[in-house]
Amino acid sequence: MPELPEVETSRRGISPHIIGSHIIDVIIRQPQLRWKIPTDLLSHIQSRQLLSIDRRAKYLLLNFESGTLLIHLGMSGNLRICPLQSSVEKHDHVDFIFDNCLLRYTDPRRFGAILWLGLTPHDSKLLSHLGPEPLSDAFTGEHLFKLAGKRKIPVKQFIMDQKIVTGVGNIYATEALFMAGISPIRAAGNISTKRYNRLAEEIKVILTEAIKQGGTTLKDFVGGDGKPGYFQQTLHIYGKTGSHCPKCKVALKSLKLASRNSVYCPKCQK
DNA sequence: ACAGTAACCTGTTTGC
DNA sequence: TGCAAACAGGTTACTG
Repeated sequence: MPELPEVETSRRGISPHIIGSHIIDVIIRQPQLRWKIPTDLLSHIQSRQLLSIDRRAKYLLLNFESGTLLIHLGMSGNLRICPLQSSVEKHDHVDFIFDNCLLRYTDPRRFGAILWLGLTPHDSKLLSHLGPEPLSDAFTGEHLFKLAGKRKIPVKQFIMDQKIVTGVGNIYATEALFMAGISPIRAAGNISTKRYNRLAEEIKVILTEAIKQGGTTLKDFVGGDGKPGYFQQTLHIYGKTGSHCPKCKVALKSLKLASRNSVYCPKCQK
């Protein structure tokens, strides 16, 4: 499920229901996620007020008076608001119980994470090495060009590296490269500033549009308000290997990069 | 510094 | 139809 737009959609969906509320209890049914959920988590946030929810890259940062709780949705996680005493399904691993509702974390593959970062969250190893936010002014074609240097790594892997720019996952990397007309296997160090400007622009456009549409619904992703995302209807080539390129009608091809499927148009992307 | 791969999990799709 | 392999939105950690 979650690339940046899905995480942002979750943030916006859950925020109005729980910001300002206090944590009553935390129920951990399955502590074994990517890393074990700290056993003393409740002691950090019990009776504490949730002040705000930020997003950095694909991490959600729940800011309490006492410090920051990090939540990552991994490949298959989702967060949603439920009434108190909602019945529990398989993979509903954690409930954060507030005064009037609960925030439920569900994650079949358990690639996500729930960690306590305390009062200096940005010193955390997970956050301190991240590149710029793609929708910020710090993210530009110049930035990409500069970091690319002479690197030989395929550009698709380059823009999916969270140290280069955050929040661009397989779907949006595929789409942005298509829109910019750049082959996913072109060496990162072999792309002009001009083409990187175009790529940075396309990344911004696509992410902005995807957020506007509530994220991409794959499998059973729903935003924090339970509504599905509609961006999938807008995808141009992701998941469409073999069908006609929307620009030139040539059959779309795909290849593996770092064991991730990469769809591209052999004619439009050079 | 860089590039490539294995690893963490379960559910669904694909292929024989 | 049945079963096993392949594959899926992410990221770290390890290897050479």
